[in-house]
Amino acid sequence: MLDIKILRENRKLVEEALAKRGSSLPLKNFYEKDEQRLDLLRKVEDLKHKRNMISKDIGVKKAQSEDASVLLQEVKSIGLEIDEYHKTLGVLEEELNSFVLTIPNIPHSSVVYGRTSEDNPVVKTWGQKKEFSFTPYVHDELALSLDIIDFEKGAKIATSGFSLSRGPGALLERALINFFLDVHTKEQGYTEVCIPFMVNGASMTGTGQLPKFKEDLFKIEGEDLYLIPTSEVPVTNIHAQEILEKASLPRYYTAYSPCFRKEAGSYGKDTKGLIRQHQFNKVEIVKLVEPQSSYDELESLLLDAEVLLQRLGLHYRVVNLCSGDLGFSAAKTYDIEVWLPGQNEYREISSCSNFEDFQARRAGIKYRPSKGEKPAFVHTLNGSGLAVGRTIVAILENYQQDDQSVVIPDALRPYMNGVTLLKPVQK
RNA sequence: GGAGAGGUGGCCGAGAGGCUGAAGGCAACCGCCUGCUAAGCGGUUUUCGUCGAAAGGCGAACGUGAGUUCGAAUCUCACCCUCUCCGCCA
Repeated sequence: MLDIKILRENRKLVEEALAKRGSSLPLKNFYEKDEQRLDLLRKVEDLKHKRNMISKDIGVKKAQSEDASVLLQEVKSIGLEIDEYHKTLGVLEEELNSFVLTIPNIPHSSVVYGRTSEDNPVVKTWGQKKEFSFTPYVHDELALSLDIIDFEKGAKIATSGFSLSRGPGALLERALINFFLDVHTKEQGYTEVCIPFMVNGASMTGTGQLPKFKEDLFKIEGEDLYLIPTSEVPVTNIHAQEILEKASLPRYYTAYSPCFRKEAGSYGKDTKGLIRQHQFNKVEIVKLVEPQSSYDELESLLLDAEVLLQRLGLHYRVVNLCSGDLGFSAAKTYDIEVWLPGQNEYREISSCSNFEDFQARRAGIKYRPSKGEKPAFVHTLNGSGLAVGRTIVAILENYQQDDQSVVIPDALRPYMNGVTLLKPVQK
């Protein structure tokens, strides 16, 4: 959520930001209503002040058993007036609030103008594309040959868009989760948290999934509960409605969770394989930091995610999302795109964002800059470290051999119970 | 699921229609005092909104929302949450 004061005082900035994102919102309407609201508010507060004064007098008179009937008359009519204004004010406030919740964040100055993912500038590259003496297979074919992932069973148990992993495949999943968490907690200073996989509507609003992206969430029928689309939601909301000690910042958290997404807007995209599923595992890293350091923290958060791919020996590039590709809540996002030789393209495997105070304002996460000073909003950041399903895709496609066997990367071996090679299974 | 108790400031805890943003204590901070420390004495310390250049003024907040009343932390209703006991259960 944007600061309503910035909206008021810096209309041009907001309009330019919206235009850069390629979205337009009826701001004119907002300004008119906001003015009306302030007008009414002042009136109501004046009247309340009057009423408070007279009420006090009534109390005094009654205590001295004097006649207060004149004052009672007067205050009663003030009350009626307040009621009337109050009603309109309530309606206005609700309209304005729900509108402000639908305005996206203002892109950071380092975000370039662009319309689609085609326009995202590449900011760095690590490693290089692996050469194969044969035409590399796509991961879903490999997974079938290795018998480690079963899409049909997933569809049978749930519906299409779900899968299950089996044997060394399930082990690989668990190994990656542990490897990621170990690096984050032992080497990078993150505190591991094990969080609820469902959250309430307030939490979803806090991080920006609601109200705009309802159609992408799985909701529990009859409850104010949603399956989380990423552990960013429960983790960022750990400190919702709190004022944190400055000394406790920055706070680094990491969490594993399954993620549930309807992918409502992506029907027909990536229908085969593990790339786009309704449920996938992910390890997330989250930071709550002081505003002045948040862009440095974004760079280091990005590195914390990159290291994982480097250890796994997977070639990737990093892109800086252009204005048109930027997510609703983010001010700046780096996507890490891993090379997939089977598909012959780069695919997003991690998304690292600085939300500045956008989420903090929605969720009410503050800190005290110094003694006696007013509380200020923290900046929140998060990134995948990493998406497990897509990492499996990358390992299968990059470490495949001509007989369709797949070599387990060295970094994962300590977690693989002695398994060093996945072999095709005769059926 | 059944029965009961309860939700007040950073924490503990009083208040049971008006002078209560809230006694008292703890904690923190600032003075004073004191070989050091501790103790003691005096003072300060919630948040949001609004007006203001600022000082400050005003409005709001005692789980949430609605109601009664001139006036609600205090009365009424609904909801949420926490705890205890019983049942069930990983």
